[in-house]
Amino acid sequence: MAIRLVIFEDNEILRSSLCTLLGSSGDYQIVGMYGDVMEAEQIIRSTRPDVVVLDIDMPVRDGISAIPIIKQVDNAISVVMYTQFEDDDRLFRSLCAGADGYVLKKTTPLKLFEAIAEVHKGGVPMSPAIAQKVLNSFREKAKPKQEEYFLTVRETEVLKLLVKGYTVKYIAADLHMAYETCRSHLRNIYKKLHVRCGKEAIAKILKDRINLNR
Amino acid sequence: MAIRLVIFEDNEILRSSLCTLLGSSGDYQIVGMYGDVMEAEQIIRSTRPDVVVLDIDMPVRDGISAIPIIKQVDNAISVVMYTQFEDDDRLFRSLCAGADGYVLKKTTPLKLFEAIAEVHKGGVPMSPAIAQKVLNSFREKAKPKQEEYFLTVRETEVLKLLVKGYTVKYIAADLHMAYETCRSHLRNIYKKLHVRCGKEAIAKILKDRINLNR
DNA sequence: TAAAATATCACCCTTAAAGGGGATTGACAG
DNA sequence: CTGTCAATCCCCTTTAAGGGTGATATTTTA
Repeated sequence: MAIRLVIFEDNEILRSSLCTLLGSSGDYQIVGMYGDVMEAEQIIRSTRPDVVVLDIDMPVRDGISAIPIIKQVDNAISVVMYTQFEDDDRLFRSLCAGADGYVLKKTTPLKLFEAIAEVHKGGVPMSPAIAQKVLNSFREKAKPKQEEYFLTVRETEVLKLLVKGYTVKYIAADLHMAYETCRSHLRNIYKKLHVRCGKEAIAKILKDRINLNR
Repeated sequence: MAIRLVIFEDNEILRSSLCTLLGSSGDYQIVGMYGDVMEAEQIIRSTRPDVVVLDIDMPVRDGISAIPIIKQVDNAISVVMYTQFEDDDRLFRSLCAGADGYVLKKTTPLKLFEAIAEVHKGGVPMSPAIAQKVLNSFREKAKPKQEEYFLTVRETEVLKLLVKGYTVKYIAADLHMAYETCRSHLRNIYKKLHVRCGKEAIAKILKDRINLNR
Protein backbone atom coordinates (compact mmCIF):
# COMPACT_ATOMS: atom_id res chain seq x y z
CA MET A 1 0.00 0.00 0.00
CA ALA A 2 1.26 3.41 -0.96
CA ILE A 3 2.48 5.86 1.67
CA ARG A 4 0.07 8.79 1.97
CA LEU A 5 2.02 12.03 1.76
CA VAL A 6 1.37 15.67 2.50
CA ILE A 7 4.04 18.16 1.48
CA PHE A 8 4.49 21.70 2.75
CA GLU A 9 6.96 23.56 0.56
CA ASP A 10 6.75 27.19 -0.46
CA ASN A 11 9.04 26.92 -3.50
CA GLU A 12 6.59 26.28 -6.28
CA ILE A 13 9.09 24.81 -8.71
CA LEU A 14 10.50 22.38 -6.17
CA ARG A 15 6.99 21.50 -5.07
CA SER A 16 5.82 20.54 -8.53
CA SER A 17 8.98 18.62 -9.34
CA LEU A 18 8.65 16.64 -6.10
CA CYS A 19 5.07 15.95 -7.06
CA THR A 20 6.08 14.65 -10.45
CA LEU A 21 8.91 12.50 -9.13
CA LEU A 22 6.99 11.07 -6.20
CA GLY A 23 3.83 10.60 -8.19
CA SER A 24 5.63 8.51 -10.80
CA SER A 25 6.32 5.83 -8.21
CA GLY A 26 3.56 3.59 -7.02
CA ASP A 27 5.02 3.62 -3.51
CA TYR A 28 3.89 7.14 -2.72
CA GLN A 29 0.50 8.77 -2.92
CA ILE A 30 0.50 12.51 -2.60
CA VAL A 31 -2.67 13.55 -0.85
CA GLY A 32 -1.82 17.22 -0.49
CA MET A 33 0.70 19.89 -1.40
CA TYR A 34 0.73 23.35 0.12
CA GLY A 35 2.88 26.47 0.08
CA ASP A 36 2.36 27.34 3.73
CA VAL A 37 1.28 25.73 7.02
CA MET A 38 -1.47 28.19 7.92
CA GLU A 39 -4.21 25.60 7.49
CA ALA A 40 -2.05 22.69 8.66
CA GLU A 41 -4.42 21.32 11.29
CA GLN A 42 -7.45 21.27 9.02
CA ILE A 43 -5.37 19.80 6.18
CA ILE A 44 -3.95 17.01 8.32
CA ARG A 45 -7.37 16.21 9.78
CA SER A 46 -8.97 15.87 6.39
CA THR A 47 -6.17 14.18 4.45
CA ARG A 48 -4.86 11.84 7.19
CA PRO A 49 -1.37 11.29 5.74
CA ASP A 50 1.17 8.71 6.89
CA VAL A 51 4.08 11.07 6.43
CA VAL A 52 4.37 14.85 6.24
CA VAL A 53 7.26 16.55 4.50
CA LEU A 54 7.92 19.96 5.99
CA ASP A 55 10.01 22.78 4.67
CA ILE A 56 11.22 25.05 7.47
CA ASP A 57 11.53 28.44 5.83
CA MET A 58 8.06 29.32 4.68
CA PRO A 59 6.08 32.56 4.56
CA VAL A 60 4.21 33.83 7.64
CA ARG A 61 4.82 30.76 9.82
CA ASP A 62 7.79 28.40 9.70
CA GLY A 63 7.51 24.67 9.35
CA ILE A 64 8.71 23.93 12.88
CA SER A 65 5.62 25.55 14.35
CA ALA A 66 3.49 23.05 12.45
CA ILE A 67 5.12 19.98 14.01
CA PRO A 68 3.22 20.00 17.32
CA ILE A 69 0.00 20.72 15.46
CA ILE A 70 0.49 17.68 13.25
CA LYS A 71 1.51 15.47 16.15
CA GLN A 72 -1.50 16.60 18.12
CA VAL A 73 -3.87 15.46 15.42
CA ASP A 74 -2.25 12.03 15.33
CA ASN A 75 1.04 11.19 16.97
CA ALA A 76 1.51 8.30 14.56
CA ILE A 77 2.00 10.67 11.63
CA SER A 78 5.68 10.90 10.82
CA VAL A 79 7.27 14.25 10.06
CA VAL A 80 10.33 14.68 7.86
CA MET A 81 11.94 18.10 7.76
CA TYR A 82 13.18 18.98 4.30
CA THR A 83 15.31 22.09 4.41
CA GLN A 84 18.41 23.85 3.24
CA PHE A 85 19.38 24.81 6.80
CA GLU A 86 21.74 22.77 8.92
CA ASP A 87 22.25 25.12 11.84
CA ASP A 88 22.01 23.70 15.34
CA ASP A 89 19.14 25.90 16.37
CA ARG A 90 16.67 24.87 13.67
CA LEU A 91 17.75 21.25 14.00
CA PHE A 92 17.32 21.13 17.78
CA ARG A 93 14.03 22.98 17.70
CA SER A 94 12.71 20.64 15.02
CA LEU A 95 13.69 17.45 16.81
CA CYS A 96 12.48 18.65 20.18
CA ALA A 97 9.19 19.68 18.62
CA GLY A 98 8.80 16.10 17.46
CA ALA A 99 10.27 15.80 13.97
CA ASP A 100 11.19 12.22 13.08
CA GLY A 101 13.61 12.95 10.24
CA TYR A 102 15.76 15.76 8.94
CA VAL A 103 16.88 15.77 5.32
CA LEU A 104 18.95 18.51 3.71
CA LYS A 105 17.89 19.86 0.34
CA LYS A 106 21.45 19.83 -0.89
CA THR A 107 21.26 16.06 -1.14
CA THR A 108 19.43 14.44 -4.03
CA PRO A 109 15.64 14.14 -3.98
CA LEU A 110 16.24 10.40 -4.00
CA LYS A 111 17.45 10.73 -0.39
CA LEU A 112 14.16 12.36 0.49
CA PHE A 113 12.26 9.42 -0.97
CA GLU A 114 14.38 6.99 0.98
CA ALA A 115 13.82 9.06 4.10
CA ILE A 116 10.06 8.99 3.62
CA ALA A 117 10.14 5.22 3.34
CA GLU A 118 12.44 4.88 6.32
CA VAL A 119 10.45 7.16 8.60
CA HIS A 120 7.32 5.27 7.71
CA LYS A 121 9.04 2.09 8.89
CA GLY A 122 9.77 3.72 12.24
CA GLY A 123 13.29 4.90 11.49
CA VAL A 124 14.91 8.26 12.00
CA PRO A 125 16.32 9.33 8.63
CA MET A 126 18.86 12.12 8.74
CA SER A 127 21.44 13.51 6.39
CA PRO A 128 24.90 12.44 7.53
CA ALA A 129 25.98 15.86 8.78
CA ILE A 130 22.78 16.13 10.80
CA ALA A 131 23.10 12.68 12.29
CA GLN A 132 26.62 13.58 13.31
CA LYS A 133 25.38 16.64 15.18
CA VAL A 134 22.75 14.62 17.02
CA LEU A 135 25.26 11.94 17.92
CA ASN A 136 27.76 14.46 19.26
CA SER A 137 25.09 16.12 21.34
CA PHE A 138 24.03 12.73 22.60
CA ARG A 139 27.56 11.84 23.62
CA GLU A 140 28.06 15.09 25.48
CA LYS A 141 24.80 15.25 27.36
CA ALA A 142 23.90 11.62 27.81
CA LYS A 143 27.26 10.31 28.85
CA PRO A 144 26.71 9.15 32.40
CA LYS A 145 29.82 9.18 34.51
CA GLN A 146 30.20 5.50 35.00
CA GLU A 147 32.07 5.65 38.25
CA GLU A 148 32.06 2.52 40.31
CA TYR A 149 31.30 2.73 43.99
CA PHE A 150 31.02 -1.03 44.54
CA LEU A 151 27.54 -0.82 45.99
CA THR A 152 25.82 -4.11 46.72
CA VAL A 153 22.50 -5.02 45.13
CA ARG A 154 20.59 -4.18 48.27
CA GLU A 155 22.41 -0.91 48.76
CA THR A 156 21.60 0.07 45.21
CA GLU A 157 17.92 -0.63 45.82
CA VAL A 158 17.96 1.57 48.90
CA LEU A 159 19.84 4.33 47.13
CA LYS A 160 17.43 4.32 44.21
CA LEU A 161 14.56 5.09 46.54
CA LEU A 162 16.55 7.62 48.53
CA VAL A 163 17.25 9.48 45.30
CA LYS A 164 13.52 9.76 44.75
CA GLY A 165 13.37 11.79 47.93
CA TYR A 166 11.75 9.14 50.08
CA THR A 167 12.19 9.02 53.84
CA VAL A 168 14.13 6.23 55.53
CA LYS A 169 10.96 4.89 57.07
CA TYR A 170 9.27 4.71 53.69
CA ILE A 171 12.25 3.06 52.01
CA ALA A 172 12.40 0.41 54.70
CA ALA A 173 8.71 -0.36 54.32
CA ASP A 174 8.97 -0.42 50.54
CA LEU A 175 11.82 -2.91 50.59
CA HIS A 176 10.31 -4.97 53.42
CA MET A 177 13.16 -4.42 55.81
CA ALA A 178 13.43 -3.01 59.31
CA TYR A 179 14.05 0.68 59.80
CA GLU A 180 17.39 -0.05 61.42
CA THR A 181 18.44 -2.27 58.55
CA CYS A 182 17.71 0.50 56.13
CA ARG A 183 19.76 2.95 58.18
CA SER A 184 22.55 0.45 58.28
CA HIS A 185 22.56 0.23 54.50
CA LEU A 186 22.48 4.00 54.24
CA ARG A 187 25.48 4.33 56.53
CA ASN A 188 27.41 1.96 54.28
CA ILE A 189 26.25 3.80 51.17
CA TYR A 190 27.39 7.14 52.56
CA LYS A 191 30.81 5.72 53.30
CA LYS A 192 31.16 4.28 49.82
CA LEU A 193 30.00 7.49 48.13
CA HIS A 194 32.17 9.61 50.41
CA VAL A 195 29.24 11.75 51.49
CA ARG A 196 27.96 12.69 54.90
CA CYS A 197 24.20 12.60 54.49
CA GLY A 198 21.31 11.67 52.26
CA LYS A 199 21.07 15.09 50.68
CA GLU A 200 24.68 14.93 49.54
CA ALA A 201 24.13 11.42 48.22
CA ILE A 202 21.11 12.51 46.18
CA ALA A 203 23.03 15.48 44.82
CA LYS A 204 25.99 13.31 43.89
CA ILE A 205 23.97 10.63 42.14
CA LEU A 206 21.84 13.05 40.15
CA LYS A 207 24.52 15.60 39.31
CA ASP A 208 27.00 13.00 38.15
CA ARG A 209 24.31 11.10 36.25
CA ILE A 210 25.24 7.89 37.95
CA ASN A 211 23.23 5.01 36.57
CA LEU A 212 21.79 2.86 39.34
CA ASN A 213 20.09 0.40 37.02
CA ARG A 214 22.69 -2.21 36.49
CA MET B 1 38.37 2.88 -4.46
CA ALA B 2 37.24 0.03 -2.27
CA ILE B 3 36.51 0.56 1.43
CA ARG B 4 39.13 -1.19 3.55
CA LEU B 5 37.39 -3.32 6.16
CA VAL B 6 38.38 -5.09 9.35
CA ILE B 7 35.78 -7.32 10.98
CA PHE B 8 35.72 -8.57 14.55
CA GLU B 9 33.12 -11.30 14.96
CA ASP B 10 33.43 -14.42 17.08
CA ASN B 11 30.78 -16.43 15.28
CA GLU B 12 32.79 -18.29 12.70
CA ILE B 13 29.91 -19.09 10.39
CA LEU B 14 28.69 -15.51 10.32
CA ARG B 15 32.23 -14.31 9.85
CA SER B 16 32.89 -16.41 6.79
CA SER B 17 29.54 -15.64 5.24
CA LEU B 18 30.14 -11.92 5.70
CA CYS B 19 33.52 -12.42 4.10
CA THR B 20 32.00 -14.14 1.09
CA LEU B 21 29.22 -11.61 0.66
CA LEU B 22 31.39 -8.55 1.13
CA GLY B 23 34.24 -9.95 -0.92
CA SER B 24 31.99 -10.53 -3.93
CA SER B 25 31.46 -6.80 -4.25
CA GLY B 26 34.19 -4.61 -5.59
CA ASP B 27 33.20 -1.84 -3.19
CA TYR B 28 34.64 -3.54 -0.12
CA GLN B 29 38.08 -4.91 0.54
CA ILE B 30 38.38 -7.06 3.63
CA VAL B 31 41.82 -6.56 5.09
CA GLY B 32 41.27 -8.57 8.24
CA MET B 33 38.82 -10.83 10.07
CA TYR B 34 39.21 -11.87 13.68
CA GLY B 35 37.30 -13.78 16.33
CA ASP B 36 38.33 -11.56 19.21
CA VAL B 37 39.70 -8.08 19.90
CA MET B 38 42.70 -9.09 21.99
CA GLU B 39 45.18 -7.93 19.37
CA ALA B 40 43.02 -5.03 18.15
CA GLU B 41 45.62 -2.28 18.45
CA GLN B 42 48.31 -4.15 16.56
CA ILE B 43 45.81 -5.29 13.94
CA ILE B 44 44.50 -1.80 13.31
CA ARG B 45 47.99 -0.33 13.16
CA SER B 46 49.14 -2.83 10.54
CA THR B 47 45.99 -3.08 8.41
CA ARG B 48 44.88 0.58 8.51
CA PRO B 49 41.22 0.03 7.65
CA ASP B 50 38.67 2.71 6.71
CA VAL B 51 35.89 1.00 8.62
CA VAL B 52 35.84 -1.54 11.46
CA VAL B 53 32.86 -3.79 12.05
CA LEU B 54 32.63 -4.77 15.71
CA ASP B 55 30.57 -7.47 17.32
CA ILE B 56 29.89 -6.70 20.99
CA ASP B 57 29.56 -10.10 22.59
CA MET B 58 32.94 -11.75 22.09
CA PRO B 59 35.07 -14.02 24.25
CA VAL B 60 37.39 -12.57 26.90
CA ARG B 61 36.86 -8.88 26.01
CA ASP B 62 33.76 -7.33 24.51
CA GLY B 63 33.77 -5.23 21.38
CA ILE B 64 32.99 -1.98 23.17
CA SER B 65 36.34 -2.07 24.93
CA ALA B 66 38.05 -2.05 21.54
CA ILE B 67 36.43 1.20 20.37
CA PRO B 68 38.73 3.63 22.20
CA ILE B 69 41.74 1.54 21.15
CA ILE B 70 40.76 1.81 17.50
CA LYS B 71 39.97 5.51 17.75
CA GLN B 72 43.27 6.14 19.45
CA VAL B 73 45.20 4.66 16.55
CA ASP B 74 43.37 6.87 14.08
CA ASN B 75 40.26 8.84 14.89
CA ALA B 76 39.29 8.85 11.22
CA ILE B 77 38.61 5.13 11.28
CA SER B 78 34.86 4.56 11.46
CA VAL B 79 33.42 1.95 13.77
CA VAL B 80 30.14 0.16 13.14
CA MET B 81 28.76 -2.01 15.93
CA TYR B 82 27.12 -5.16 14.59
CA THR B 83 25.24 -6.90 17.35
CA GLN B 84 22.13 -8.73 18.41
CA PHE B 85 21.71 -6.55 21.49
CA GLU B 86 19.52 -3.51 21.57
CA ASP B 87 19.53 -2.71 25.27
CA ASP B 88 20.13 0.88 26.33
CA ASP B 89 23.24 0.11 28.27
CA ARG B 90 25.26 -1.46 25.46
CA LEU B 91 24.00 1.14 23.03
CA PHE B 92 24.91 4.08 25.23
CA ARG B 93 28.28 2.68 26.16
CA SER B 94 29.08 2.00 22.51
CA LEU B 95 28.14 5.45 21.28
CA CYS B 96 29.83 7.21 24.17
CA ALA B 97 32.96 5.17 23.56
CA GLY B 98 32.99 6.53 20.02
CA ALA B 99 31.06 4.13 17.81
CA ASP B 100 29.79 5.77 14.60
CA GLY B 101 27.09 3.28 13.72
CA TYR B 102 24.97 0.61 15.38
CA VAL B 103 23.40 -2.12 13.27
CA LEU B 104 21.32 -4.96 14.64
CA LYS B 105 22.01 -8.47 13.44
CA LYS B 106 18.33 -9.20 13.13
CA THR B 107 18.24 -7.00 10.03
CA THR B 108 19.58 -8.31 6.75
CA PRO B 109 23.32 -8.30 6.02
CA LEU B 110 22.48 -5.90 3.22
CA LYS B 111 21.77 -3.28 5.90
CA LEU B 112 25.24 -3.82 7.25
CA PHE B 113 26.74 -3.20 3.83
CA GLU B 114 24.74 -0.01 3.46
CA ALA B 115 25.83 1.03 6.92
CA ILE B 116 29.48 0.51 6.07
CA ALA B 117 29.11 2.68 3.01
CA GLU B 118 27.18 5.32 4.93
CA VAL B 119 29.59 5.51 7.83
CA HIS B 120 32.46 5.85 5.39
CA LYS B 121 30.70 8.88 3.92
CA GLY B 122 30.51 10.44 7.38
CA GLY B 123 27.02 9.33 8.27
CA VAL B 124 25.70 7.66 11.39
CA PRO B 125 23.94 4.48 10.30
CA MET B 126 21.63 2.94 12.86
CA SER B 127 18.86 0.41 12.81
CA PRO B 128 15.50 2.18 13.16
CA ALA B 129 14.84 1.04 16.73
CA ILE B 130 18.29 2.23 17.77
CA ALA B 131 17.95 5.59 16.08
CA GLN B 132 14.66 6.03 17.89
CA LYS B 133 16.33 5.45 21.24
CA VAL B 134 19.04 8.00 20.48
CA LEU B 135 16.51 10.55 19.30
CA ASN B 136 14.37 10.13 22.40
CA SER B 137 17.39 10.50 24.63
CA PHE B 138 18.39 13.58 22.67
CA ARG B 139 14.97 15.14 23.12
CA GLU B 140 14.98 14.52 26.84
CA LYS B 141 18.44 15.84 27.50
CA ALA B 142 18.19 18.81 25.16
CA LYS B 143 14.94 20.05 26.57
CA PRO B 144 15.21 21.01 30.22
CA LYS B 145 11.84 21.48 31.79
CA GLN B 146 11.60 25.21 32.17
CA GLU B 147 8.92 25.27 34.78
CA GLU B 148 8.37 28.44 36.73
CA TYR B 149 7.97 28.24 40.46
CA PHE B 150 8.11 32.00 41.11
CA LEU B 151 10.93 31.79 43.61
CA THR B 152 12.33 35.07 44.88
CA VAL B 153 16.00 35.97 44.43
CA ARG B 154 16.82 35.07 48.00
CA GLU B 155 14.92 31.81 47.86
CA THR B 156 16.80 30.85 44.73
CA GLU B 157 20.11 31.51 46.47
CA VAL B 158 19.10 29.28 49.35
CA LEU B 159 17.84 26.55 47.04
CA LYS B 160 21.05 26.58 45.02
CA LEU B 161 23.05 25.76 48.14
CA LEU B 162 20.54 23.22 49.35
CA VAL B 163 20.86 21.39 46.04
CA LYS B 164 24.60 21.12 46.66
CA GLY B 165 23.73 19.06 49.71
CA TYR B 166 24.59 21.69 52.31
CA THR B 167 22.97 21.78 55.74
CA VAL B 168 20.61 24.53 56.77
CA LYS B 169 23.14 25.85 59.24
CA TYR B 170 25.82 26.03 56.56
CA ILE B 171 23.52 27.71 54.06
CA ALA B 172 22.56 30.35 56.62
CA ALA B 173 26.20 31.08 57.40
CA ASP B 174 27.12 31.18 53.73
CA LEU B 175 24.41 33.70 52.92
CA HIS B 176 24.98 35.70 56.11
CA MET B 177 21.54 35.17 57.49
CA ALA B 178 20.17 33.73 60.71
CA TYR B 179 19.39 30.05 60.93
CA GLU B 180 15.73 30.82 61.43
CA THR B 181 15.66 33.06 58.40
CA CYS B 182 17.06 30.27 56.30
CA ARG B 183 14.46 27.88 57.61
CA SER B 184 11.79 30.39 56.83
CA HIS B 185 12.98 30.61 53.24
CA LEU B 186 13.11 26.83 52.99
CA ARG B 187 9.54 26.53 54.20
CA ASN B 188 8.43 28.91 51.48
CA ILE B 189 10.52 27.08 48.88
CA TYR B 190 8.98 23.73 49.81
CA LYS B 191 5.51 25.18 49.47
CA LYS B 192 6.26 26.63 46.05
CA LEU B 193 7.88 23.43 44.78
CA HIS B 194 5.11 21.29 46.26
CA VAL B 195 7.58 19.13 48.17
CA ARG B 196 7.76 18.13 51.82
CA CYS B 197 11.46 18.21 52.57
CA GLY B 198 14.89 19.14 51.33
CA LYS B 199 15.58 15.74 49.83
CA GLU B 200 12.49 15.94 47.66
CA ALA B 201 13.43 19.45 46.63
CA ILE B 202 16.92 18.39 45.57
CA ALA B 203 15.53 15.42 43.66
CA LYS B 204 12.98 17.63 41.91
CA ILE B 205 15.46 20.31 40.88
CA LEU B 206 18.09 17.90 39.61
CA LYS B 207 15.80 15.37 37.97
CA ASP B 208 13.80 17.99 36.14
CA ARG B 209 16.95 19.89 35.17
CA ILE B 210 15.57 23.10 36.55
CA ASN B 211 17.95 25.94 35.91
CA LEU B 212 18.47 28.12 38.99
CA ASN B 213 20.91 30.49 37.33
CA ARG B 214 18.83 32.30 34.81
C1' DT C 1 36.70 -25.28 55.10
C1' DA C 2 37.79 -20.86 57.02
C1' DA C 3 37.49 -16.08 56.24
C1' DA C 4 35.19 -12.24 54.18
C1' DA C 5 31.29 -9.99 52.59
C1' DT C 6 26.40 -9.22 52.84
C1' DA C 7 21.96 -8.59 54.82
C1' DT C 8 19.63 -8.32 58.72
C1' DC C 9 18.14 -6.08 63.26
C1' DA C 10 18.75 -3.57 67.80
C1' DC C 11 19.88 0.18 71.23
C1' DC C 12 21.66 4.66 72.69
C1' DC C 13 22.48 9.28 71.91
C1' DT C 14 23.01 13.68 69.34
C1' DT C 15 21.96 16.65 65.87
C1' DA C 16 19.24 18.20 61.87
C1' DA C 17 15.07 19.10 59.83
C1' DA C 18 10.41 20.37 59.54
C1' DG C 19 5.78 22.20 60.93
C1' DG C 20 3.27 25.78 63.32
C1' DG C 21 2.84 30.12 64.95
C1' DG C 22 4.15 35.00 65.39
C1' DA C 23 6.71 39.52 64.79
C1' DT C 24 9.45 43.33 62.68
C1' DT C 25 11.28 46.16 58.98
C1' DG C 26 11.51 48.23 54.44
C1' DA C 27 9.96 48.71 49.75
C1' DC C 28 6.58 49.31 46.45
C1' DA C 29 1.87 49.78 44.39
C1' DG C 30 -2.58 51.18 44.29
C1' DC D 1 -1.43 56.11 53.30
C1' DT D 2 -2.50 51.46 53.67
C1' DG D 3 -2.06 46.75 52.16
C1' DT D 4 1.04 43.35 50.24
C1' DC D 5 5.29 41.13 49.76
C1' DA D 6 9.97 40.01 50.71
C1' DA D 7 13.32 39.39 54.02
C1' DT D 8 14.51 39.04 58.49
C1' DC D 9 14.34 36.77 63.16
C1' DC D 10 12.50 34.02 67.32
C1' DC D 11 10.02 30.22 70.02
C1' DC D 12 8.16 25.61 70.65
C1' DT D 13 7.35 20.91 69.34
C1' DT D 14 7.81 16.69 66.86
C1' DT D 15 9.92 13.89 63.68
C1' DA D 16 13.82 12.45 60.80
C1' DA D 17 18.42 11.63 60.27
C1' DG D 18 22.93 10.28 61.50
C1' DG D 19 27.05 8.27 64.43
C1' DG D 20 28.57 4.56 67.20
C1' DT D 21 28.52 -0.19 68.44
C1' DG D 22 27.40 -4.83 68.32
C1' DA D 23 25.09 -9.13 67.07
C1' DT D 24 23.34 -12.97 64.00
C1' DA D 25 22.48 -15.64 59.84
C1' DT D 26 23.55 -16.43 55.10
C1' DT D 27 26.23 -16.32 51.15
C1' DT D 28 30.33 -15.85 48.67
C1' DT D 29 34.93 -16.28 48.04
C1' DA D 30 39.63 -17.31 48.77
